Amino acid sequence: MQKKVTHELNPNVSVDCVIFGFDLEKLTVLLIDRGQQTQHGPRLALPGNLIYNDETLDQAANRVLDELAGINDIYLEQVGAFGDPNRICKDADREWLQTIRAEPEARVITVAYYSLVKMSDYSPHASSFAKTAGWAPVSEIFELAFDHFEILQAAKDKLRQKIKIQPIGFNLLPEKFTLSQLHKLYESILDKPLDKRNFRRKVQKIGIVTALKEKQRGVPHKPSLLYKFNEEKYEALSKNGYDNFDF
Amino acid sequence: MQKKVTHELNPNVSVDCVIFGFDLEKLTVLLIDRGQQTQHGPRLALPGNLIYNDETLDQAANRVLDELAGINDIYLEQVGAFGDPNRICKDADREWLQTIRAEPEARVITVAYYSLVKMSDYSPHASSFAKTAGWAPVSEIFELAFDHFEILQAAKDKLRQKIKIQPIGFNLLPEKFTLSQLHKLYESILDKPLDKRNFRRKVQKIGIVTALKEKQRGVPHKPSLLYKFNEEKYEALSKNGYDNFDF
DNA sequence: TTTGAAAGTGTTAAAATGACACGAAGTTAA
DNA sequence: TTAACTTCGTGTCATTTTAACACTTTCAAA
Repeated sequence: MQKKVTHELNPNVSVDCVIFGFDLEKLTVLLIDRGQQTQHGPRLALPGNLIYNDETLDQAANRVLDELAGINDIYLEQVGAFGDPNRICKDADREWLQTIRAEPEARVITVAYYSLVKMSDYSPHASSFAKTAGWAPVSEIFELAFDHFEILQAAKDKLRQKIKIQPIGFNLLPEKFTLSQLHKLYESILDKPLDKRNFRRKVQKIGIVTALKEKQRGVPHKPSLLYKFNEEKYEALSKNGYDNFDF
Repeated sequence: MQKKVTHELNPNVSVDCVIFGFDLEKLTVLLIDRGQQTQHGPRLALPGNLIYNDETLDQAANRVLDELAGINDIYLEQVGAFGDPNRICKDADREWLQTIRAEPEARVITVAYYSLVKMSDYSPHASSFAKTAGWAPVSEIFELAFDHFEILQAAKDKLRQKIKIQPIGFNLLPEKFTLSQLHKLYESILDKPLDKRNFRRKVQKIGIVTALKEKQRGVPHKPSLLYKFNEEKYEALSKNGYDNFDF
């Protein structure tokens, strides 16, 4: 007898995605505006959806990203599962719930992911982008629908941990970037000021960036040298177990 | 209308627990022997069960620990969700599945936890202990039922990460312990040798242990001083954001 | 040509790390 | 009682890492 895991929505399990971007000044997240659907509670929410029974959780998360904004092949990491029985039990949520799932009375646990995208590739003006979605600075978010604020916090914590160990921050930057931009990126993720000279010294000593023969253009001050991520160097380092990216 | 999240098993979500212990020599895990129920595949599995619709995931994990061995008030941390559609689809598993759940054809995702227990409190000889469960050294486990080996690996990784940041290892030791035991604990979790003198120096400098006025007894060699975990000191450190427990 | 704004650069003191070996204190067996 | 065995417990030094700190340069815009 064949197991009947078919292409149907599973009413009990969803995925939610914390999509981080970096506008070259501060860390941002992609949020859905549920304004049209609900009068109650916070309008902003994380993008997410129920999973299908024949896809893995990672696939479900990738699907959500793809459906929302055509985002593919992106850095994706699981945050964890969130399953308070009351996480979406408020009456206020019911109307919204009905817009995305068949059984609004079901108990739903969600598996949260965070992803890192080059924001320039997915600006709200891009055609692929859902009209109801937009970037918001992480530091200016104080509430979200359901338990999504809690999920956002957990995602930030995970990201902060991870970036001390792996140089995943480059997923948030364009191919060419300045050391100041990298510096600000680390400051906004670690949420603390870092000494400019010490930061630059360590980045360059590790050798994780390569200087290009090209300068920033169009800035009203001394233009910075541009750099790119040195992937080969990173491969070599991680092969040797190097894991100190704590600036 | 009240949401009907009732006290029923949810057929789509389970929790599995990686229960770590330390026998004062090496790291161990508590495993279930499914020998009686299945002829196919590995006999050993992690303890786990479906969740009830009216309990949180944390509560479900605690319930599993309690039902299995009367384990309460224990260090518990989520590892993550595992949801490959085929993770328990093998025919070989079906008979076993029927012993723990109503719908063997359902697609089940599982939320994994790891917990740290003082092994002496939960020896296989304790009456509360399930007859089919037992401790196995982590280093000697190479396969488990379902995707449980993968879960075990993930739990080990999480534990290794975490112990570099928080001194959670004391949850695995008796109240009174020797520095050698602590040393071996860190070596088995980090899976690498640590220099004895450097390890002791750092532990004592941090001030995370307090020397007792009592020595080890009944050992056929020079007895060691006993120590206890200095909880107050740790509170003070973590209040100041100290998080370097990387030996 | 002056002003404004960010880029880019080096030193030093303090702390942390990593490598390394031997005498002391107990038990057990001869 | 003595010898043998096992683990306990300890300090130094060279190297590396960290943290703190300020001024000149370069470009665009006014």
